[in-house]
Amino acid sequence: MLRTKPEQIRPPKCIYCPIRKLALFQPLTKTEVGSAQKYKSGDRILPAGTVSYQQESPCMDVYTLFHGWGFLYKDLDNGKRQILSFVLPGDFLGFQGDLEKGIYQHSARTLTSVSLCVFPYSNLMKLFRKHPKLGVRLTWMTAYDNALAYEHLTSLGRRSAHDRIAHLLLELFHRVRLRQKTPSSDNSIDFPLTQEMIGNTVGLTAIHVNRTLMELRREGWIEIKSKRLTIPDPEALSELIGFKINTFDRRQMI
Amino acid sequence: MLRTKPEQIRPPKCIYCPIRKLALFQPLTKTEVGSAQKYKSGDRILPAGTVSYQQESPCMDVYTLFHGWGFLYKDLDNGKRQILSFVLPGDFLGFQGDLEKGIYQHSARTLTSVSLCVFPYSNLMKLFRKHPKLGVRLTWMTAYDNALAYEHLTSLGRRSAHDRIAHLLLELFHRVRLRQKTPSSDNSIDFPLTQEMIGNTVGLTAIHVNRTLMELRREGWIEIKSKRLTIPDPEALSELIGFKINTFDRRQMI
DNA sequence: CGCGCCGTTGAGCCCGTTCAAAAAGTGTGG
DNA sequence: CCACACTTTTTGAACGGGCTCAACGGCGCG
Repeated sequence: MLRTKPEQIRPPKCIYCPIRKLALFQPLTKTEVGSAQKYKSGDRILPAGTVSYQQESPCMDVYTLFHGWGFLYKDLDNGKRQILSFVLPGDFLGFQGDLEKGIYQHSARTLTSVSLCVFPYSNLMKLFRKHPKLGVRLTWMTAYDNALAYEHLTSLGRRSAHDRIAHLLLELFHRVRLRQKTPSSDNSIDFPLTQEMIGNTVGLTAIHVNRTLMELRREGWIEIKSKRLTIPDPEALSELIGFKINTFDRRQMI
Repeated sequence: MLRTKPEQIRPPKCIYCPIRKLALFQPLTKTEVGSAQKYKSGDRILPAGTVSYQQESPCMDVYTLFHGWGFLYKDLDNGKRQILSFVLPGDFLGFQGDLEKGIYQHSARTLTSVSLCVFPYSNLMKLFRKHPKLGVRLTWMTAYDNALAYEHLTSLGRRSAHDRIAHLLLELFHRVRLRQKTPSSDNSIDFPLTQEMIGNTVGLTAIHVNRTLMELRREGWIEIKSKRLTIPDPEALSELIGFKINTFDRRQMI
């Protein structure tokens, strides 16, 4: 599997890109994709656990994640860390709004080994001028990120540890499966998070995450073994904790 | 003041709009503004405490808030409410990404009496085709909302009640003052939130908000009286709790 | 085989909650 | 201008979910 060997999965030409439906170039026609590719400066392959960009530093490039898992986070003065979102194939990252002198407000790291498509920041304006559709498309994608962030906010603000964790697991489960042509029939996904990372996402201690995970396991809702997550009955669990699949359903985007 | 009489402040023509620098039409030239205004269908004036749109319902219009305070929120099945963000003059709201069949993932309400500029959802695509700059501009604004949401996430996930509340107060203080030509010299702003709303924003009980507010008051950091907030020394308070003004500084946008 | 990271479990404490009730505003109609 | 109803703020007392501190077990890797 993924984590045993650091395989180097390199993106093909944009025209042959298997995840284009999910990515920035989704609205383009085949011919347009050919010309748009010129704005891409290349690929970058990073091993697990490396920083792709850092809070406070200026944005030079923006990326489309082609393969692997990444995450965005903030480190606080007191040593605590908050994970802001997980980045999956097709997701766009590094866009900071200001095209002149953007400064990152957060950091990004790889969770597994990862391959990225790189777009120099300075090309972005040109790209949008050439293909106005992409401006709208990026707004779309940013609005989606926003909806995710809002969902996380309500989790942290108003849900119990049990429900927060279940919510996170269901979200990731759903997002990962949407990207698979043939989702495994046993309702399981690769799941590279440590319990500490789960805690840093949902605002809990790793220890309390562990206890809650044990509870969810005892209740039969989930199973996590050797970096694989199984949710035998996602619908029932969603029902139980009020998980609205709607927010996370990107089919509308495709 | 605002809350004593429900004054009806109606937006002028877009060309004369005093807050255009903050709003969607910022990048347009004067002539362009004239033509862009055609896509606006009119104004809407709402009294305090009314719903402007509701979770689950389809988006018909999008808005620019011209005057007053609004807020976005989610109501949960268990009766709890999470406030997602506060909407101030110039802010754009109601955009849900999907231009075909967008369904609101949250609700919006007025906090004070409010005036809105209304844009039919169906016009938005046309507007962007005519003025591609606005697509980029809206991405910009959505990315800003995202940065705010991420900041709130780290508050809820990793900060104490004391710091969360101080953070929120500083954020609103800063955002409001950025919109004033001549900010009051006593470091105060109109502040229409109840303590319960503060709680619904930062994930605390109204009761605990009260106790924390008393503490902040006793320590001399803030003062709240008759819907007015004073922060005598915002810089010192920011320093104390690690509030980074950067995230909230919209000058980059102007 | 030993080191280091990750997961697991226990005990006790504390921050923030819940329940309850009174005080202070705010708005309305007479 | 006052009386009344309602919302918001304030305060007290007790409970509890999640945290801290501490120790041990397991697994992957050099």
